[in-house]
Amino acid sequence: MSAAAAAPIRTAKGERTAERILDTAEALFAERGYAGTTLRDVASAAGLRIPSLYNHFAGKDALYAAVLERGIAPVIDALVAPDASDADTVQRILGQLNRRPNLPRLVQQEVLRGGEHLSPVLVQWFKPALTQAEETLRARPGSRRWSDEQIPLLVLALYQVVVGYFAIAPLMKALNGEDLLESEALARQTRFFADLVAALLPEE
Amino acid sequence: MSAAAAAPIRTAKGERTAERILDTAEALFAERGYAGTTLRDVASAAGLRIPSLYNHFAGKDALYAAVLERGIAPVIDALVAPDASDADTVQRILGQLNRRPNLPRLVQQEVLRGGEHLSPVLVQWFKPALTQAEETLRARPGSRRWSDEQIPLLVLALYQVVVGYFAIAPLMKALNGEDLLESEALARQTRFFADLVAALLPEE
DNA sequence: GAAGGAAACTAGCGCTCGTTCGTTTTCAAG
DNA sequence: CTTGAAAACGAACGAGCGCTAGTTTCCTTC
Repeated sequence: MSAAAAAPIRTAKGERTAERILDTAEALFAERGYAGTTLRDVASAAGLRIPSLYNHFAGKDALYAAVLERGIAPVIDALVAPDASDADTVQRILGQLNRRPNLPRLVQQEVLRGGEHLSPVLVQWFKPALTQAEETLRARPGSRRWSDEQIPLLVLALYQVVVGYFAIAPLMKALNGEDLLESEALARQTRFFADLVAALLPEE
Repeated sequence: MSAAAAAPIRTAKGERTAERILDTAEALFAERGYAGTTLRDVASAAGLRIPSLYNHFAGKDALYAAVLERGIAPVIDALVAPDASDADTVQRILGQLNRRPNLPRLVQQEVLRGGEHLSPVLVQWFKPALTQAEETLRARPGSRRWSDEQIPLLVLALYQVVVGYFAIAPLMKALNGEDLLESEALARQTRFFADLVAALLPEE
């Protein structure tokens, strides 16, 4: 997409408000889920009235799909980048999640819903990502520590550690006052994750 | 509570239907969240009409609180059992989650909501549980592998692995057809978790 | 078996949801 | 400055929500 041949240089006003709507909707959907988020809340947080939303999105479903699409697409791009090393890929994904801290919560909301009413974009993304992660892990020399049937469980565990950290951040802030999304805390978690992988899959 | 001095021996009809309502509500709340679950759905799944629910619970909020209370209480009991060894505690908690596979999804729904509208029973439970887990980990000799500031992150990571496995089970079933909650798969995950802890915190 | 209370039901209330119609305002191009 | 389309708006619709009053049915205990 993005066929911007001889396109207008300055982004139009409509595009900017659409982006603002997506930002506020992303935060609200991530915190309250699809059913718990009302279009009145989205409009109010975006500084608009409800009918104005319909100038940019066909309805609640379309808005939700657009939020998911905009958030997930860069992660897919980072995952399928052909020339990247494993460490680069992990670093790039962590960077993306850092830039959009609401995305993991959004994905977790979808995961919890399980089979029913699942967004197609997520289904198409999730399975190949797990498969690729499995292959990457098997290629590491340290994977011999684990049996064949344990590798998928290891992938799942690492996924949970990465995504779960962002998902639980708001709760920890409410409980401890500690902000896990601060740059220092994020750097600490990145270091910890590297140590974790090193402990589970030693290079030698 | 439960002042059952000279109480009726056989459980009354009302108690049995209350239990049935709790079961169906637990499943629906876990899958669709609080806002996404309607009392009409709960009543229909329980084989009742809506007004009958109010003979057992004061309203939607009270029903949700009762579901959470019934599910979390045994886990708390397992956590604060005074004479249990660490391995016993882990085993008992995994057994509880096995018996109530919907509970982790329910807790995750609460976690995702973060600070706002958080159930008090969860807040009171979560913080001491994390603190105790931290102490337990520090007592293990293998914890010297990790720095002081990494221990809380390790606790969080292990929590995510345990709870996340149950939370993602419905999605995996929808994607692969593989049922992670089967007894064989659960035994595999239990073994894997033990290996994981052993790799992260070696005994020697 | 009679009686009384618990439990399930029918009908419907007030309210908020997502959505739409018709109008007014804003903005960028000629 | 004019102009026409894009964008924001006020008002309101039908549907579905949680919840309740009043009535009927069921079960338990003498």
